[in-house]
Amino acid sequence: MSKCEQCIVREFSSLKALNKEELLHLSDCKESYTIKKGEVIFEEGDTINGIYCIKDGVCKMSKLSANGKDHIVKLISKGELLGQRSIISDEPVNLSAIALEDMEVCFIPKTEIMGFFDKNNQFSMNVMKTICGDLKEADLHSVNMAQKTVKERLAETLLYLADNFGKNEDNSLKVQLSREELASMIGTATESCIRLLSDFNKLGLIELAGKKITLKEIGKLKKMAE
Amino acid sequence: MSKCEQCIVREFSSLKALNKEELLHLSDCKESYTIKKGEVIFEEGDTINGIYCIKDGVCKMSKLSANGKDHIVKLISKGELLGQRSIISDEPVNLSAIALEDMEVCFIPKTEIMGFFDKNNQFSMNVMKTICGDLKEADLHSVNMAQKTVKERLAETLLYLADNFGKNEDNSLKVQLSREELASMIGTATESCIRLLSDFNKLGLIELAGKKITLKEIGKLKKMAE
DNA sequence: CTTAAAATATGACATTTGTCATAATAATCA
DNA sequence: TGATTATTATGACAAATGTCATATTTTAAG
Repeated sequence: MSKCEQCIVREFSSLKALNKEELLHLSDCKESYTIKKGEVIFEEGDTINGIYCIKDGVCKMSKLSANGKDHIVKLISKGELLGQRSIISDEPVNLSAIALEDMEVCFIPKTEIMGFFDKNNQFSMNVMKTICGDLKEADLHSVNMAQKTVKERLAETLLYLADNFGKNEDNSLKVQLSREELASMIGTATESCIRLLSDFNKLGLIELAGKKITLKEIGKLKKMAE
Repeated sequence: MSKCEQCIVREFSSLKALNKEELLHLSDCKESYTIKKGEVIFEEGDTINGIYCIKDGVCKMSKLSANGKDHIVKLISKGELLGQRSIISDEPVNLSAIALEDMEVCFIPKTEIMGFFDKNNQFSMNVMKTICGDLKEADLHSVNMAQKTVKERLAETLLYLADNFGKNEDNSLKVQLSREELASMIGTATESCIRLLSDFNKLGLIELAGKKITLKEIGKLKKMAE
């Protein structure tokens, strides 16, 4: 079992506030998992008894809408914690987490986290700040969903993917989403998404090669996303 | 200046965790304001140096979208705290707050709040739970915005107004929004909103009398909102 | 490698929604 | 009160988006 003290991603999360003693204790009670692409970490409605620290890989956080379609609310990657909201609210999770690529995650039991809340004020403040950041993002997101056209949302989402999840050596987007997944991020029909991608391609804004998407005209895409 | 110790709305917010001593101190440093309908409490981008405790009245929380339209993200009423996110993140507010009716609010300075965070763990947990609740709501809201039709969103919003802000003696909705404001809550053009209200009216789902809206068929509206 | 299945792509068309024009009604103010 | 302005309402049309059908391409399986 690896030691939390030497874990680099810890430095990018609220866990950076923990001291040596707390880290040693954490190493003892955490559990490491490997999760294969497509596997479910937890599902909307599940009661989880701790939080997940993402060591590597990307997963999608989605919610089943009333009409039966899955909607991807956001993507989560290395260094972030999953399930904090559920633990704090003492409620089932409201989003499903599904791996988009092979992942490495650590599970930290609820009791451990609650102990940190009790004794480590800086940790509490870090978590609070993270959740406040999420809230700000979420509000912005719903305004965008409500006010922007599908075309604008697609442009915006492509830029979001490039900015937050990087590019391969050939400059194509690192996170590979199916057209259906991309459509469910921007909230539209798969066909509409495909059609707009084709348009962007013909306009030279992006380049399509199978599942690979390469952004060619960042500036124009930004203007298009408004 | 009224005493926080005897304030009833305090019991409905995170402030319920405060002890006698803290309440006395709070009474000394808080400031009470009366805000007239239409007045701005704070505006997107403002730096506020404390939080507002809503003693009475309702305000809208809105955000200017890229296309220049205001979007109402949510309504806030008696018993809720405004500006927590901004204080915790140490950032300007990301939403504007504008009174929909005459309001009574108390302003609590940031230093005071930060002191509570330091010394009163239950208060911190209360705030955290509130923000987690907001986050859950916000995620659900963006899924609804992305996946539901305008008609569904209108039905849903009418029910939300009835459930959360009550009815007058004549059974009409207590919060009176203009058609434009209602449209900006559901994310559509004012004309589309008016048209759909007319349709609902003709179908007998609601009754329109000037600005007053009365829900007649709650069950059918629920089914319509999905 | 071949075949079956899944994902992507495109056309045709219906539906939803936005926009602009204009009318009707309500609210405000001198 | 009467005049002015803002709000609500409705029609006509355009644009955006969804749906269904079907073709093409890619991927997976044997």
